[in-house]
Amino acid sequence: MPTMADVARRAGVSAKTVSNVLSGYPYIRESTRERVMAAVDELGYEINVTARIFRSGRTGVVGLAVPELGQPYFGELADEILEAARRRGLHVLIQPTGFTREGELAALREPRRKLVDGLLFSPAALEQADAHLLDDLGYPLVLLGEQMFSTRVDHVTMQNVEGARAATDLLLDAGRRQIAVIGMLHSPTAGSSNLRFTGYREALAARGITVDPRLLGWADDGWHRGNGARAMADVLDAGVEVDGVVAFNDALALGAMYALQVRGRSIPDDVAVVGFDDIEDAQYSMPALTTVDPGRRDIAEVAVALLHDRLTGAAPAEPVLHVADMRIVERGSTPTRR
Amino acid sequence: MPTMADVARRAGVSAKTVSNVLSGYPYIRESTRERVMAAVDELGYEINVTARIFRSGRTGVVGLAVPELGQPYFGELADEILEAARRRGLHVLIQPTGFTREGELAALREPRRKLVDGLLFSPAALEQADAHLLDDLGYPLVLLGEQMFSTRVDHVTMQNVEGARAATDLLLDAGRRQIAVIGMLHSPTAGSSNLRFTGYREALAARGITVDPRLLGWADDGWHRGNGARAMADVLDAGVEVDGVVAFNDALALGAMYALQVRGRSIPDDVAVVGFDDIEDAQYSMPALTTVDPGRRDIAEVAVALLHDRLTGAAPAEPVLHVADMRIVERGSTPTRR
DNA sequence: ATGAAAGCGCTAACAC
DNA sequence: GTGTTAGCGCTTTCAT
Repeated sequence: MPTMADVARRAGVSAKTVSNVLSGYPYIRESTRERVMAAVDELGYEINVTARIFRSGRTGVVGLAVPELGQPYFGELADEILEAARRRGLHVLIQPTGFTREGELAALREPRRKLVDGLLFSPAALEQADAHLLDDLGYPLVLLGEQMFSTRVDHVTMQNVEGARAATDLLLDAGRRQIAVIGMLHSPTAGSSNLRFTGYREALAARGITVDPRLLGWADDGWHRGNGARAMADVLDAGVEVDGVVAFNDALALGAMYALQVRGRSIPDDVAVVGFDDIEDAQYSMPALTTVDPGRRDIAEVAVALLHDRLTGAAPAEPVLHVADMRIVERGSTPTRR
Repeated sequence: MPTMADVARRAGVSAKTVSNVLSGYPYIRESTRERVMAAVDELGYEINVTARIFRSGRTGVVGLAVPELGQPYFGELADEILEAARRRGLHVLIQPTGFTREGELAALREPRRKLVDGLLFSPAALEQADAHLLDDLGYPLVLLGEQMFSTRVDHVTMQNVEGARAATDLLLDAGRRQIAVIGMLHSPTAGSSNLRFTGYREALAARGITVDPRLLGWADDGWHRGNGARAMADVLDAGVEVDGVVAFNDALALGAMYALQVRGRSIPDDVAVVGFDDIEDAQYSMPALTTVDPGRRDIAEVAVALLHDRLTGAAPAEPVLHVADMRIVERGSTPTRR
């Protein structure tokens, strides 16, 4: 394998000049650049990225710590993030944390070993009480989601309360009053579940309706379809009438629709359903799912841009908090509005 | 940041001994190991992975080139591969190729730059005619899927023909004779589409049935749900009776079910549907989808093990071809067998 | 079972 | 605009 010194010899220049050419250093005579590139081609030279990384201390790789890619929200988010990174010449090392504390702590340690320059971190197991773990990490970190907050790190998140309130309002506007919630968690974390429940509660309160505990569907084992179906079945089994459902993500909503239809409920006539996330599947369910688009593409783009700016020193001194705009996407699972 | 020399000084040993301890070299006196580990803890030392990589020439990172993670099959496959790699102490750099030739060629070039030690490659745009591109790459490559074949590289794949034949037989056994196919491609590649069509054709031929071209649903724009719905609608619009559907993946099948139900067909009574892949969604559709489980977990495990063995020199000299076993998972979209 | 010396291939810092 | 020098922090090689 030829090295930079071989290229330099062949081109009749120094290794540093070859390095300059290959790094895009601008002040180089055109004739020199051409000579160097010709030598590169003739030798079939490919730069040894590991030597460059070692010497420069920058890998050009950022970590992405998410619970799991099989969940459509994270799979689609990962695609958006990989694309945003690619456009900036960054590679991404994905570390699925499996919803575990150890997995997330391991992801936080990784950049210290210098394999990645910074981290995009979507916590699911760590809690608000662990926020101090994000201080003085020694590398740039961008927090995603709403599991924890810190005034000391960059954070990109979504309008959880507003989204859930808008979803609930949509059902209330359609005259629904027995609105179940799917996706409650017993654990007292500051995560999406609590925020989305707050939106639900606020929407009801604004119309003077109190929360009926029999309408709360619990999904402590994860926001998968199966748990959505189970939680919906639990609510129906409790014997309470239901004419609307706010699910805390689309997978839960699709599972809930399944449970409703198995029990002979018609959607949206008997029960109207709203999800959260706008995953691709939401377009093709039967009926298609009305849902909250949390602005996923914007989240990916802003998060990567922010991390990139931190790495290049282009970001502001103060930590940035970016909240993407949500919007409701109306489809067949809710009645058409007049 | 402390270096290995700092740890060595503190522990009263040489840098090499520290290196030996941290690399798991077995022949080290227990007392020495303890002294070294104590020094590591006291200094809060973390090894500089980039220096290790640079010197050793091995990154411990393998590339995974797949079309996109948003497609559930690839998202779930990626999770399985990441887990199999994690168990072996390997990191994975995912490179979505976006179904493009350039994306796939870029992925093939990446290991030459030494950022990854080897590559797991699931081609979608390259074709059989490009197989020579896989020769003499200078790094270990494991091919996934059936887009291209080569006798010169390791290959892990699935029983495409057998799976599609079994899916078709299941419908034939149920008395269905007007069986549509969803997922035909016009491009003459050696991919899954052609193999699965072969299985379909063989199953029909075994019963003396010829293929009716009006029953072929084309999905050249990708195997997404929307295209499955569109292809199914095209077949129905052609005015031919349909009592069964073999879809070449689950997303197409779910889209086809949507189109069938929109047009008032009952599943499985009017039309029975079988998919391919056994993605998680297949369990929660309405009705739940009968599908071919291609052995995805086995594919991930074997592919990573094979690449790992190549990197450590433990693999056999000859290229390995591993074909995972398929099995049919019967659910509500096909009639119950007596 | 441990140590000493060498050097991987590149870029930072500075010289000219 | 380009060259010189030095050295990043580890592992390899070889010695003991």
